[in-house]
Amino acid sequence: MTTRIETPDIYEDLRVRLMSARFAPGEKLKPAELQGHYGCSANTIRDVLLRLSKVGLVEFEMQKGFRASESSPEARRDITLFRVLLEREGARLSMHKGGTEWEAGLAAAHHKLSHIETRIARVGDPGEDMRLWSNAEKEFHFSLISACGSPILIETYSNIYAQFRQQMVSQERDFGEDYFRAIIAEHKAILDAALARDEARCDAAIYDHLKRNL
Amino acid sequence: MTTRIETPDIYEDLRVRLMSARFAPGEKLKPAELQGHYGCSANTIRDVLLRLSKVGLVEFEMQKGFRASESSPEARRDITLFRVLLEREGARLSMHKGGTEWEAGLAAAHHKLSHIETRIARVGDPGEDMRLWSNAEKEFHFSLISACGSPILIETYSNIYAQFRQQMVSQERDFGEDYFRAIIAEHKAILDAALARDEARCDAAIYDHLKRNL
DNA sequence: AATCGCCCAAATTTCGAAATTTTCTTGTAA
DNA sequence: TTACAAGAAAATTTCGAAATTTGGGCGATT
Repeated sequence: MTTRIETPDIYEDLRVRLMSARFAPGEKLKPAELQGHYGCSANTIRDVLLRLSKVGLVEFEMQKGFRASESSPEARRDITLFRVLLEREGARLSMHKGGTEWEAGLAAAHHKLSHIETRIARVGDPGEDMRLWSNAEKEFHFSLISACGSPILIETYSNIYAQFRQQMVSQERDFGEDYFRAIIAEHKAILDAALARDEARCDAAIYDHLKRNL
Repeated sequence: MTTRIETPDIYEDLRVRLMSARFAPGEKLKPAELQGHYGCSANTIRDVLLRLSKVGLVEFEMQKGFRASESSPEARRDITLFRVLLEREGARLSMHKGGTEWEAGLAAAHHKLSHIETRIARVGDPGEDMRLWSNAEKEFHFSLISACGSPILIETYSNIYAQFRQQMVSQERDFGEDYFRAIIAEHKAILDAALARDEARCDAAIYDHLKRNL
């Protein structure tokens, strides 16, 4: 028998699995089935899935249950463009309002990210560092918009970022040497533009970073 | 004893009550209490509240339950600015992609809205027409962004629009003659700019329409 | 062969109660 | 008086089962 698992852990586990493409896009998520893996009642799973639908990782329809979010070229394009909109606005506002602490935080986040990316680019394969990179990348982008002063923008960006990841991991792409070399340059470009408070350049850098997903 | 009420009706009723400031901002929403009004179990209420938290009308915290969204000058400002961002982008995209059907729909929505607003402005008091106006106003703004081609933008705007309403109804303001005269001109300005496909003018018109809430 | 209707199986929702956690109250000690 | 602790009350979460709804299969009718 599986040991009792805390509900927050169930939420976290399902969230990670959804963002790692461990469920096929559009796959049905039946509480009664998932119940077994976690040793809890089906209602607890239902509860967790309802909360995940708020983030957009799960689609819910009355009397139809839950499924992992659908994936399509159109959906990926839609999410990417929306992410560009939010990240540009968040960066723009941060450049206006952000002080030294913001700059320091952004520089620090980029330093960590850069360190990991360089190591991966050297080896040519993410491997073990994939999780580290994943966290660092997220930290960098959130740091960029962190001084925008708009809780709603940050929360919405947070949801969109999760959906973006969910859509992209299911996409097969070679995370080879070239990929990370390109990424490194793109993150650097965003950092430089942001610290220089150059809005137009920052807009362009954000777009350039994400345009491969369009 | 209260008669059995369908769950979708409970959702709808609570949604309307939340958007009509029938709950004080930050007020606790206890399933066990609301249960009585609807003649259903507390779990059904919990279910409905979880779904309303996705829209942002209700705040949920693990082990702490639900409450009506908080209201503050900062929150209203935040929501308003975010709404401006989304509506501008939606309108911009619609002006690019929208065809004759979009123009026709927008003109029609404005015509209906204008008709109601003129009547209210004549009398000087919304009264009975408040609900009609409410729907027509919503239709107009959604029509404006309807051709943007981004489901995510529309859904997010939908949530923000609901939150905006929720925040503003709790604000006391005189919906007098002057108010509606101003609103009429603002809606007209948005319509004209959109049909002229004048982005800068449309941006300005949207801002002017909402700036009183900043 | 195609369509409709009925019935069965599976899935979802709803329920009432038990278990857990939080919050409030009261009492005790510093 | 303040701070802390223990206990009681209230609220939230979880559970297992019953009730409802959906989806599919099968057979009859056109």
